[in-house]
Amino acid sequence: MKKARDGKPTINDVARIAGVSKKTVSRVINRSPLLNEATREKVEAVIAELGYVPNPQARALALRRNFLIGLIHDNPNAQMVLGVQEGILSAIRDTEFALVVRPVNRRSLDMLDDVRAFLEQQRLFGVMLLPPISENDALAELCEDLGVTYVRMGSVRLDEDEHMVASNDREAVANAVGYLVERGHRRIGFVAGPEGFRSAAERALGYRDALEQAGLALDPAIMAEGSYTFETGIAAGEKLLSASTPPSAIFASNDEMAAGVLHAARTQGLSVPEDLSIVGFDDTAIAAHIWPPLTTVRWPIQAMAKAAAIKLIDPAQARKQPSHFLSDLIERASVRPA
Amino acid sequence: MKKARDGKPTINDVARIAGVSKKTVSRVINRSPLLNEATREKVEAVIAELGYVPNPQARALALRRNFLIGLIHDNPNAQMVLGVQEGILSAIRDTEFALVVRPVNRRSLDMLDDVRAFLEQQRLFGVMLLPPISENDALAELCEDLGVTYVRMGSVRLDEDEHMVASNDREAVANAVGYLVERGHRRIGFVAGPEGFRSAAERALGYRDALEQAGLALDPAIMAEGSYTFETGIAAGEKLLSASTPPSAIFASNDEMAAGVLHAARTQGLSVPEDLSIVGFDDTAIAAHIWPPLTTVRWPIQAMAKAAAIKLIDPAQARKQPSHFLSDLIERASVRPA
DNA sequence: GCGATTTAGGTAACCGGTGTCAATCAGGTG
DNA sequence: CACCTGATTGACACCGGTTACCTAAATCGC
Repeated sequence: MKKARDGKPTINDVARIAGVSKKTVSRVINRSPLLNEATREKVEAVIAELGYVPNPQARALALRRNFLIGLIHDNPNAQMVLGVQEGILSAIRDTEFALVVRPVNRRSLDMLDDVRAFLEQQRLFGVMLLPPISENDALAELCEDLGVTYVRMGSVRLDEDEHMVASNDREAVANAVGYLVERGHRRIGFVAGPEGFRSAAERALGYRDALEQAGLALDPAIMAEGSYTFETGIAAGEKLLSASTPPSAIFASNDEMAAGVLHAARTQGLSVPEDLSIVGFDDTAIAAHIWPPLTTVRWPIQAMAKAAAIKLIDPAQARKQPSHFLSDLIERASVRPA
Repeated sequence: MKKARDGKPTINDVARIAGVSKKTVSRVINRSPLLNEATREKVEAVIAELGYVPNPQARALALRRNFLIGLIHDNPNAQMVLGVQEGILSAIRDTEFALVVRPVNRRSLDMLDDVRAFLEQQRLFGVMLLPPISENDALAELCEDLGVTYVRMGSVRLDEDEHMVASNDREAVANAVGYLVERGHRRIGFVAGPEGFRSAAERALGYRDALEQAGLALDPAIMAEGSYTFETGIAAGEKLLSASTPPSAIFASNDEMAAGVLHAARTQGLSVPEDLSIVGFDDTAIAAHIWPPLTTVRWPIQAMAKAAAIKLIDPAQARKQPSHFLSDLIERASVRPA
């Protein structure tokens, strides 16, 4: 009689033992204000005694909403994804929400159908979209259509504040390049990210801004494009360093390419930072673990992810969350005055 | 009359429109064999027309089990965690399962309570435990008690085959050190991982095995311990290289420490691999992106995670999944014959 | 040709919560 | 003392599926 069969205690067990209706137990769980203090205590005692925990599936069914938030990403950068996961977790800690992850393949043709099937099947409360797929407007529309609230992370304002959290890559790069200018560099090379990535475009704009600000001319001979990989970084480095007037400093649009540039410089007998200064972007593990440690731009991934998650789950707090975040320049040892 | 209010179509809508009972629709969804072909087709047509997808929460409630599998980890290595996530995803793709992640803090005193609360609240179908916390037997017991099936990943046999998937770190390290011996190295240093980590202990045993096999004596002067971080790798490298007879090769128990050793060597004016050969473990991104690229041991994380996930969700396939996996030595450029 | 099976499908209860609305009870009012 | 008001609480239907059980028609053996 103490409790049903084998399973966990249910609201019915609590109600029976406490001698109240299940609705009253429900009120206790949900902290309903119109409830006698004595009753509340009595029920809470039974809950504690039984170790009762409400069944989330039943709750989800009755409330017609669940407590799962999804993270959809297609990301080459493990550190970033994990940083986001931790940011989200810090927002949902001590709530009943849980985090469901769903890696997808950006290049796959049926990526959209894939995501649609996922959303329809799981009926998540909301989802977070990570770059680069967060830049895909069709995906955001899909969420809208399916009635799934979403928040996009990006390197620039992608959507209404309510649906977005962004770093300001353009400004961050402009600052980083400006930092090189301040140290006397006049010939600063640039390694761009792949075409089609919004972040790559923003970073390129930041580079232009800084040169313009410093009164320096753009020179295609010391600009190259890579695809955010170590190998393309090497190739870009080789190109830039073999220019007739090679640069004294190079800004690479991410750390992996910066590591590639470093590698290319070393291969050509140059030492860093004596002969060449290098600045990267992202502050991944690589940045701190290569030699010399890389001066780079760190964007506050965790804080952004946390803010995004709060926007998703807590309407009361949502408006108070910032939508824009500033990145910091992390000074290490790969830069020296010209 | 076509369908209820605003929401998605439900099984009732399908039943009404198809002119059958909801139970029959349920049979169609669950591919019940005792069912007339014509009826099945009729119902399937309505399902397709309405775009009906069963509500997972209702299903979970009725079935008394859900389709969420959890990944519990406390991991310093982003690449590994992400590799595991992808392995799991490849196993659950095209099933109705989804992946819930839950980072925890190993050092936190209430880690166990934290996990307990998580499991009780979410009522997951099963969980996967990643190293290093997978080595915690109390955690496995907790899962057992709570009736949550689990699978542990580890560097050695931790549990019954049913609950475990393991690499063989001891053998992998013995092979890697043997590889150095084959290349004529007779004085091989070792950087151990932190005490308390099973993987660290296994790797140390592999080192001993290899030396014994080669008839070489253990020399504490060229052995050090680190905590799997770059900085402790530097310290270990400094110690080993300042031995009265320094080693001609060093095996480090993970790539970060290997990168630290590399750094220490460089600081002392040694070149790698000319003056010192280095081998790491894990094959993280760092290994390929430092200079020289690091020869290291790669363990098949994704395959292991996939096998583990299948053990969790598919009892029919579970027995056929391997429980032990072999690691490969990835030859790069940080080793040269003595 | 008739009872015994088999087959196809329906009915009602239930999984464990929540919403709605009415019932009960105490105290205050005229 | 009858009536009204606000605070508590319970009864009951419902969320969208599934299980257990039952019925009716079709098939079968002899």
